Amino acid sequence: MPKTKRDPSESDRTRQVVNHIRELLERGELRPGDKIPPERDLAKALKISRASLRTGIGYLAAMGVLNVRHGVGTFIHDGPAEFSKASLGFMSTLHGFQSWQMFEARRIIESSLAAMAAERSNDEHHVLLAEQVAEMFSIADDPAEFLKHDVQFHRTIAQASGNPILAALIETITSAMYEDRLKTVSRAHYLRKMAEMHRDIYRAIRSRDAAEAQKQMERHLQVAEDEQKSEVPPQRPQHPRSGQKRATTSSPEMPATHSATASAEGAGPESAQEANIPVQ
Amino acid sequence: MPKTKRDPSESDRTRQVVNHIRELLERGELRPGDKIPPERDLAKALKISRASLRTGIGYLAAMGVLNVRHGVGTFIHDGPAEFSKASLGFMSTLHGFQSWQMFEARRIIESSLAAMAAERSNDEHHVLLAEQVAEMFSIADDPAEFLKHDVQFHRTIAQASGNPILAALIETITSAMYEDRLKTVSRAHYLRKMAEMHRDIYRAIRSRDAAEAQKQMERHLQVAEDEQKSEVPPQRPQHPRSGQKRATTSSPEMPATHSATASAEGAGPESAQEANIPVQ
DNA sequence: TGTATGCTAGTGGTCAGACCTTTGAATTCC
DNA sequence: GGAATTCAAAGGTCTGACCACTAGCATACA
Repeated sequence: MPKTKRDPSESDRTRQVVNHIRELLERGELRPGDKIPPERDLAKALKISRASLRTGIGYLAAMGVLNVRHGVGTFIHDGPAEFSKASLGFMSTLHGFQSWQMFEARRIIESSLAAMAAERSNDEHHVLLAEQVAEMFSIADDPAEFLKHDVQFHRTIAQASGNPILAALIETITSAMYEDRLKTVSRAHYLRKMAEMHRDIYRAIRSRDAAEAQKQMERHLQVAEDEQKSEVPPQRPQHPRSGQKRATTSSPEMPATHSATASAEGAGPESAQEANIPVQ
Repeated sequence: MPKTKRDPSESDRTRQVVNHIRELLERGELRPGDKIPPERDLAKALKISRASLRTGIGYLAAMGVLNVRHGVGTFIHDGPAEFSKASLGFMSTLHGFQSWQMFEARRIIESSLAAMAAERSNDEHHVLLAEQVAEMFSIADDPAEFLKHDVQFHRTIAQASGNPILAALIETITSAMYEDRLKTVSRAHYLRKMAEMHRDIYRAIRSRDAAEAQKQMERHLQVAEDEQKSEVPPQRPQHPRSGQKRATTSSPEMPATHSATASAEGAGPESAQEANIPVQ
């Protein structure tokens, strides 16, 4: 498997910390949810300054391996595998990702996931999926609550697919889309339709019809995309970022079903304040 | 698009730095390849200590946004979008990813990419692809060199697909597999066969036959997988990570090409609490 | 008795400033 | 001209003090 290439951004001390944690992880002495020693202790044990240790911890936290809680401690990340949430956001502003591209990526990966789930899922998965579908039908008035089950439904399929890597990728993408989805999931008739589509997907998986599961999932996501586009059409245009270096200037318009819709991603609520630093 | 959820691992100062950089990026004042001000200057400008600034920089570097070079400076990452190389490696040890799963993920995504490339590529892409194929045929004795063109070929397809997100995902996966591939690409007859398959893929894309491109790509990756498995059969045993949370530890072997092993992980409550681990 | 309040130990967050190491390029010497 | 030297810039590390947040415990109050 991937034997972690040495990333240049890891300096000696940082790498020392990273390797230390990885070893403990590989040796099974540290598992998801576990707490690592206090910074002061660990720094002393590794014979490095607390500052350096913190650099390493920060690195691991950025990658989603560690979970730091002020006043409490630092823990090994526990939960579904996924890349750092912020990373996709940054890649987005850095490379000009667009909304339709996220939907497309999701459609492609998740429809495959559904097909795989149809072949590899077990009864336990079926039960979980059925439960989520049932919940979706019963809750037709609380968008936020509905979305929660929606997410869980898709997450279950990802898990049932037996491929945690693809599951992690889709988890990353969907979590990045979460906020926008919250705004979208609203109208009652829409929720009803969504519930029905999920049910259809569930049925296909349950009956181990991979092709059908894939098809239904694709249809479902296409509808979801169309719905969202119709609800949240206005988007702040992307930076032209006039490419000078063989820029990846993808054509702004794409074929049929997808119409480009640059994403906003405004500086959220809190966001920025002070400082206009003249970056040379 | 992704409204960067507030990541708990970002403390105030760190977030301040991150936001600052993001703003400059969004405002177009910073672009890939650009150098950011020296730490001492930037720290003063942001009115924070250099230590805190470094935390933020480390965070961004871990996410692959910044590229820090000792004695030179810190730059905005330049090059194909991808997630931090190390991240996949960590997720691997953290969630027990397996080799066949990486191949499977690659097969699924990249075959779709090929299909998309067939529909969206332009002449420029075709030229690049043709060049790489030609190089592959001419270089039949230098595995390392061959692999370089191989990588470039696939990267071009990813770019031609018009979906940078999927391109980034595949970039992440392939870079994680790079080392193992270096060991594999060796036998001359194998290189020859590879070159031919790449040529077939190219032809399909060139003739805009999406279905064929997808099929050829899938076949190509399947062959590559089989080849590698036959050469590097010994797999480092995975941690049993005895699932206590309804881990669906199915039998390690599965139908034909895939063997499913459901991942543990439960969306459920945190469960496992503290427990000070004696991390040596 | 039960709840509210306040204190405190533990742990991460920030700061300041000195010193070390690596780079890259200008300078000097042969 | 080319090689060795010098030097300034910029990142890397260290120390140790102090701040801030959490959770749990003890005390006070109703």
